[in-house]
Amino acid sequence: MKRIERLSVYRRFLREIAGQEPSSVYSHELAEKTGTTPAQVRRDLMEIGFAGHTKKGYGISELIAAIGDYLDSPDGDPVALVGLGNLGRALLPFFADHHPKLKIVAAFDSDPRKAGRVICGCRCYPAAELEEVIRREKIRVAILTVPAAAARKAAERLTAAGVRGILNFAPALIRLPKAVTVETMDITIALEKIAFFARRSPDEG
Amino acid sequence: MKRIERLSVYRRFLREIAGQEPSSVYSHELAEKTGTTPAQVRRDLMEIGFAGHTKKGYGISELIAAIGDYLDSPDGDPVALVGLGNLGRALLPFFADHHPKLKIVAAFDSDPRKAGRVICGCRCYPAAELEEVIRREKIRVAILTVPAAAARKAAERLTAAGVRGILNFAPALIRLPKAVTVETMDITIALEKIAFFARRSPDEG
DNA sequence: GCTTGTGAATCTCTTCACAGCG
DNA sequence: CGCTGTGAAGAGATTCACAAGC
Repeated sequence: MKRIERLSVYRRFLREIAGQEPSSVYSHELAEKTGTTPAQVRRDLMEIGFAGHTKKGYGISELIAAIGDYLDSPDGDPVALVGLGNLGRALLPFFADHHPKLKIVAAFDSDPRKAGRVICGCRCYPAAELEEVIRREKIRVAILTVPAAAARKAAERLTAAGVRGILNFAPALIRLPKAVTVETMDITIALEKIAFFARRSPDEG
Repeated sequence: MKRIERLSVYRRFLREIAGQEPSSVYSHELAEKTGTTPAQVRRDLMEIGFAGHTKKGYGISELIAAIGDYLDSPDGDPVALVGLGNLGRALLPFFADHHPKLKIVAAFDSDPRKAGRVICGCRCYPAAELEEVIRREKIRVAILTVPAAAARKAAERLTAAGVRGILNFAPALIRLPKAVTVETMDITIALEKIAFFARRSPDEG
């Protein structure tokens, strides 16, 4: 659901301005800074049961906490990264520092020479140990950056080992039981779409 | 619009099976292989004005051509890559070989030591030459892989130089005239969303 | 005047269901 | 039959618009 994404975006902005004065924001400010509309902001916050104050808006620190209660697992979620090619290695630093709740705790690659290394604080394992490590670390979220031909099987192994959400970068259709959330980020398709709209766009506008 | 993405997906699958027998597919086969429904496939093809044959389905090579006519620029689109950090460098090989119509022809980075190099067949320029190269090469599509703090300004410079579509990987809101298509692929937000749904998913399903 | 909260209207996208055809 | 093409219905998401409160 798109609401979940917007809540993440709201929170990112709120964290930037937390601690400053004033200590609250209006729906129109939040909308302006996150690329949506005031009505949408109010509807989203209503939906998660967060109430503002007439005339004062929404308390910033309270709202950050409320979005956290709604979105986050209390103890954070350990994440697996499967596939240490160019893209996989590029993604590691994204989560090495930044994210308080999502931490990549294990990486896997079919190339056994990568096993045992530690990249950006993340331990690398051979693909054969995938199920064992996923179970041991109770990992339920995975990022898939293997080649398209290997994506389906990797996704099935992850699911069998207990993973319930997969962020897939491989240009491949992954069909899993609907209890597993799969989101595919297909760079080629996104670029084709953008090129399509760019082409029908006026030269000056 | 989502239809554009689905057309890309259809085409990718059709190319895989092109040249094999039979030379046509049914809407239910195409739907099955691309993760949608037969009615959706028929609606999408209707929308681009492609007609099938009752009982025989849709001619594969004709459909590939029709989708190409609809989606692609006849001569292909030159693409710029802005930001040669980990992610930017990881994306170059994606388009170096594969794509017949989208080719990264120029890369930019604020680090002048990267200028002049050629990575994956793509020439690197200093950031200062951005406008000049974009105009010279008539680039209208760009991939943005700079840090979040630099994203907005880079996007504005690209737009001023003639770019009309941006695939943005920076976790930043980019606001541009609506004639410019911006698609943000925000990995952190995608992962937060997946973790959210994974958490409410049953352990066995 | 300014806000928020929200029912109702609207817009967009998807699916149904069936006529028409081979 | 089993298929496509499509009007009509349905489902979801967004926006409108206004009551209520400061």
